[in-house]
Amino acid sequence: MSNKIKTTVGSHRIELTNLEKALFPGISKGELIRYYLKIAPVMLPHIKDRPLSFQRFPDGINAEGFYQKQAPSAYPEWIKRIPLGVKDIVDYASADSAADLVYFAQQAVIVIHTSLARADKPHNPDLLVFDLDPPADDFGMVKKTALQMRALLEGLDLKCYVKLTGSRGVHLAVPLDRSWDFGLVNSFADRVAGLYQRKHPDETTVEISKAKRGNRIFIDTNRNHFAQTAVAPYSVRAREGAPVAAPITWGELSNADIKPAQFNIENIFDLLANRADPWADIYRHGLPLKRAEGLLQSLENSEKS
DNA sequence: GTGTGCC
DNA sequence: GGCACACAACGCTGG
DNA sequence: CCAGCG
Ligand SMILES: [Mn+2]
Ligand SMILES: [Mn+2]
Repeated sequence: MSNKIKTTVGSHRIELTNLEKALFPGISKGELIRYYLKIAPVMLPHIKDRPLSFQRFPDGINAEGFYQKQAPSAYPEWIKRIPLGVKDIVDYASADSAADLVYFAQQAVIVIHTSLARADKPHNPDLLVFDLDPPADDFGMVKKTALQMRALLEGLDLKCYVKLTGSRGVHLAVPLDRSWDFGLVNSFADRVAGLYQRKHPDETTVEISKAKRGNRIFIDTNRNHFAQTAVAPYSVRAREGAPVAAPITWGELSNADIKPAQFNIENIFDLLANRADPWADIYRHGLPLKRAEGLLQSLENSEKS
């Protein structure tokens, strides 16, 4: 009656239950599991070797969900754990095969978050992320800010990649060589965001307090810390229609019709059929921030005149 | 969603 | 077997 | 310390 089946993914047997249960209006748990199985080859390079955190919704996105950081003791031994923590040690789950993703989806994991650092050097991020959050559903303002932030970052001789978050905004990602720790990377990010914000005070803010943001884009640099996380590329979001966080090209962002929740567990495969993952090479382009910091200093100095 | 303790 | 129940986050920021 | 935030 409870609709159990066993399946094999790679070398692992996994029991799947309640495949017909709706986790989103009109979208079943079976469809979620199928998505993670199918996206695995493209997604795994982005989450491999990173501590993962999850948002789980066993009774669907319109019921109560919860966050999970500590990997449950009941996980099979083939799911690797990454022990990390600021105060107490948490054994984070990790994923290096499609079987891991299928197992997580069976547990009603809908959203996957990752650290911006890999497990072998957990205090030194290989990505710097600027999270651009619009006050309402004004994506036009987000696009403009993203393009100008990219120009600023490229002016500092850095690379900048973009993904739609699948909810309301975008993430800009700057690949790093891991020579700086989170403390240094975060203060660099704060200075870049601050410089941009002072140039565009009516369109953007760096205020955490929602009350102080007004009708402006929040440039959020607070993901760039040890044990903080950002939604993973190709993660599903817990929203109607099962949208996904989608890496896109800068050309695609400029498209007049683009929307932040444009891609979902079905149509993301049409996009990937027509072109490769735009982030496929991101980790080959990690750069140091040392020289960028010098260039940033010059820009800050020339503000004063 | 899953492991446990208990009738 | 089947039911009730517990349990599944945390670190940073500004005031 | 606490409330707010993601
Ligand atoms: Mn955001
Ligand atoms: Mn900071």
